[in-house]
Amino acid sequence: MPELPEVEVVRRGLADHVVGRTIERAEFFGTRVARRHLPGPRDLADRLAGNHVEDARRRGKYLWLVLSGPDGSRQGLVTHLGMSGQLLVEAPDAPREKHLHAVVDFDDDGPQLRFVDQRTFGGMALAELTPDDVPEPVAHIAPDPLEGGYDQAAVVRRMKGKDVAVKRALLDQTLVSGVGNIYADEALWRAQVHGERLCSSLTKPTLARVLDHAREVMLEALGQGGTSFDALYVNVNGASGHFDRSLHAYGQEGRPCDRCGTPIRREAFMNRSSYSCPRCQPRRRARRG
DNA sequence: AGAACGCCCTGCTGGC
DNA sequence: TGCCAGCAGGGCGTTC
Repeated sequence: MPELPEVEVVRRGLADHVVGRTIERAEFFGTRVARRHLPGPRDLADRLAGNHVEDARRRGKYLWLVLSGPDGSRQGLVTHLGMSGQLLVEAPDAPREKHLHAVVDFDDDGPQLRFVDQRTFGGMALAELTPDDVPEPVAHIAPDPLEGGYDQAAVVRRMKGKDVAVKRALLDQTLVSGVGNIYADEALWRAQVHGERLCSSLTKPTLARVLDHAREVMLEALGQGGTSFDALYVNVNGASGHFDRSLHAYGQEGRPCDRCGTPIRREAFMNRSSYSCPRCQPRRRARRG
């Protein structure tokens, strides 16, 4: 399940293997992968041909290639991996994956870029760059904790003013981007805060602590090549990360908390699962005495 | 207008 | 053994 660290691993792979090359042709299979590209997959393929890949960038879980056309125009090939998307760099004669949705060939003898996605929650689209140098479909996303424009004090102020659960706020990509269900649970476990506590009821230092941990846990995961449970996520070379060995809360139902030994609980929240320690992360502040 | 819900999709798992 | 409901869940369109 690609969240920020996994997407960053993919971005680095693209920087190494795709940036600096020129697209010769592209092909999209089916219509779903290009559903966000309103003129359709054929138009997308036609527009990609002849573009030079200048850069590979990321904000939160969004990834894009900065393309320059023969006429000097610049656009972004925006890619979201969704739940199960993979960008793979492979030899053109490598066997076709079962859920192959797109192939990009370059005008050299190097490998091709493939988009594979089992559940096709992900997709690709070509978009104009805004004056902030961010593709239009990414403009509404807040900076992520690993980028320069990230202003944590401002995020804390916005959160403090909201009567919403702190986990809901962590997952709100317009507040802070890149955090998904896994790293939200890990950050809340580290901060010893229950995800259903309201932002407005937490102190600013506590909110800052939660965000600090979100940033730290994602940095640690990045250092280990990301998290992977089921081999759906891989980097561009097909190798999985192994941060899942370091999880303290997510997916750990019934296992003793690494801090206090109390069994980790699983609760339904926002139509998905939340994992937390009942003792370290009480729903309400424990009474003294 | 901001918040919350439901749908998109496929593969795997568990229960009967 | 087989079938099917349930689950995994990010983001966005729709609804309230």
